[in-house]
Amino acid sequence: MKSVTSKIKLFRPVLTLRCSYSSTDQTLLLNEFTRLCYQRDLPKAMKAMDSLQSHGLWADSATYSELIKCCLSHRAVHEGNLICRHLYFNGHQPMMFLVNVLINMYVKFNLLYDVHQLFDQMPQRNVISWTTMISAYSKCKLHQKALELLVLMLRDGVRPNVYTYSSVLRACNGLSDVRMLHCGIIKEGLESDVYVRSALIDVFAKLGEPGDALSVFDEMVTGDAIVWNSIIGGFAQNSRSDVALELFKRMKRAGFIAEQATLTSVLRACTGLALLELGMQAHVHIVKYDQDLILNNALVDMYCKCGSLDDARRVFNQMKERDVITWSTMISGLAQNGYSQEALKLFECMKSSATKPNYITIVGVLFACSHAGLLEDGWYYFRSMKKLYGINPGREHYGCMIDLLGKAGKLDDAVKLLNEMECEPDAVTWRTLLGACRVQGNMVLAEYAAKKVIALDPEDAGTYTVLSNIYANSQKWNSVEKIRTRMRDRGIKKEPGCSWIEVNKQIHAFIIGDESHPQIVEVRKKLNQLIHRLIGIGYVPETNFVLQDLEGEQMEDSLRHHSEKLALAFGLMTLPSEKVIRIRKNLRICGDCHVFCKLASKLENRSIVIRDPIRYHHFQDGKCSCGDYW
DNA sequence: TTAGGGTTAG
Repeated sequence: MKSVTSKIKLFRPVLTLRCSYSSTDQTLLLNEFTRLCYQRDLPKAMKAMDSLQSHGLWADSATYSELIKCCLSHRAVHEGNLICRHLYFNGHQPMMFLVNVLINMYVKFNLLYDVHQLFDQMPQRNVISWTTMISAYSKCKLHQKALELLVLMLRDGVRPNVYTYSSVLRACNGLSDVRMLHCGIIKEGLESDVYVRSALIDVFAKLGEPGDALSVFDEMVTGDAIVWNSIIGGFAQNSRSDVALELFKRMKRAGFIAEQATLTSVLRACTGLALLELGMQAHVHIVKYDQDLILNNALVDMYCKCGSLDDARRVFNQMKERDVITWSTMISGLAQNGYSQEALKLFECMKSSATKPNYITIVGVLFACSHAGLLEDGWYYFRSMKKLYGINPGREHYGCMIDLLGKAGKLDDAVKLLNEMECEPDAVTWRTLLGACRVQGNMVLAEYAAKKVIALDPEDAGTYTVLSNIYANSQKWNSVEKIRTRMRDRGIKKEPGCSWIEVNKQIHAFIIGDESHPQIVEVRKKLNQLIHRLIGIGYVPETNFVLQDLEGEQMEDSLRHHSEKLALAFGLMTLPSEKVIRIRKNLRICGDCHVFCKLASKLENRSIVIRDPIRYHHFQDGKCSCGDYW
C-alpha cells in the first residue's frame, strides 16, 4: 500500500503576493502544508494554511481537496468555512474543480445558502457543478428547484450525463417528468448504467407504477445488489408484497447476498401481508445486523402489524439505539392493537428520552386516544401539540379527533372541529365523520358527509355501502334501492370481502363468492359445525345481513360465510392447537363476525387475531382487545 | 480531480 506521503508532490508556489519571503521559504511552507493535508492532520494543516494566507500564498487544488475531505470526515464546518475564505482571499478565484469540491462540501454540511453563493459566483460551470447542485436539491426534496436547474443547465449548453440523470430522477414529482427523462436517457444511450437503472426503477415504483419498474428491471443484462433492492423495495412499498417476496427468492437464486436494505424491504413485505412466520424466519437472518436501527425499526413494525406484541416489545426493549421512528412505530403499534393506555405511557417515556416527537408520533398518540374513547386525553394532546412540540395539527390529527368526538356521541363538536380545520378536509376526513354518523345513527349528517366524500372520491364503493346501511337501519328501503341503482349506473363495484391466513409459510386467501380454495368444501363443513356449536353457547346468527353489512361485504352473501369466518375455520383445521390464529382482512370486521370470533375464542380456547385496514382485534376467552369499541 | 442509485413509523 502506498503511504500518504508518497502522494505529496513538490511544487512551485502558485501565486506570490508578497515578495519578502524567499522562493525557498515559500516552497518549504507549501510543502509542509501539503504534507499535513495528506496526513489529514486538520489542526496543524489549518495553522499552516494561516501562514500561507499571511504570505499571500496558495497551494494547489489537489491539496485543498484533501483538506476538504478531512473536514468532511470530521464534520468540521468552521474549518471548512475558513478554507473557503482562504481560497477566495483578496479576490482570488479558485479553479472550477476546486469550487465544485467546495460546493459539494457545503451540500454535505447542508448549508444551501453557501452552496448557492458559490455556484452563482462561478465564472464557468461544468456538468459536475450543475449535477452537484441538482443532487443537493433532490436530497432536500426541493424537487421543483432540481428540475428547474436541469432546464437551466440544458439552456447553458451543458449535456447531462449518468450522474445528472441518476440525481434528477429522484426529483420527479410526476410520471410525465420520468417519462421525459427516460426518453432522454435512451436517446443518449445511458440506460445500461446501473445507477440510472436503479434510480428509474425506484422512481417508477414510488410513483405507483411497478409495471414500468419491472420492465426496466427485466431489460437489465447485468445488475448489482442495489438494483435488486430497488425493485424489491419498490414492490414492498406498493402493497405488492407477494411480488416483492418472489423477487427476493430470485435475487437469492441469482447469487446476491441480502444485506440490510434488502432485509428491511423483505420485512416490509411480510408486514404488508401480515406473514408472521416468514417475518420470524427473516428475523433469524437479521441477527448479525442486530444493531442496525432501520432494520430493528422494521422488525418492531412487522411484529406490531402481525399482532405479535410480545415480540415487538422484546425487540424494542433490546434496542440500544432508538430514534423517533422507533418510538412512533411502537406507540402506533400498541394503539392499533388495542393497548391505548400502554401507548400513552410509552409516549410519556419518550418525552423523558432525548428523542423529540414529530408529526407522526402525535398521530399515533391521538390514534390511541380515539381507539379507546379517551376524550379528555385526546383534547389535551391535540390542544397542546403546537405549544409543547411546535407541531401544527394536520389532517390526520383532525381526523383522529373527529373520530374520537363523533364516536363519543359529540357529533356537533366533531363538525365544529372539521369546520375549524386549518387545512382543507379531504375525502378521508369526511369519511371519518360518516363513520361516526353510522355509529350514532345520524342520517341527516351522514347524507351530508357522504355527499362530500362522493364529490371528492366518486369511485369509493365503501361510502355508498355505509350510507345504504344507515338507510337500511332506518327501514328506508327506497333510499337503499336508489343507492344501489346509482352504483350500478356509475359502474361502481364493491370490493369483495377477502381474508388471508398464513399456514406453513403459505398464504391462503378466502374471498366471498370464490370457491377456488382446494379445501373449500371441508372448510365450509368445519364452519357449519362451528356455527352449530357456537349456537349452543349463546351465539345468535344475525339474519338481517343488510343491517350488519359494514363497508362492503357483499349483501348477496350470507353472513354465515363471511371471509374471516372461512379463514378462521381453516385455521382451526390446519394450525396446531397452541398456535394463535392470525387473519388479515381487506375490509373492516362486521358486528356479527366480531361476536362470532369472541365466542369461538372461548369455545375453542384459542387466541385469534384479526387485522383489518384500521386496527387489530385480539380475541381471547370470549373477549376482544378493542373492548367492542371500533 | 470534483458529481449519481436501494432500507424504517401515520
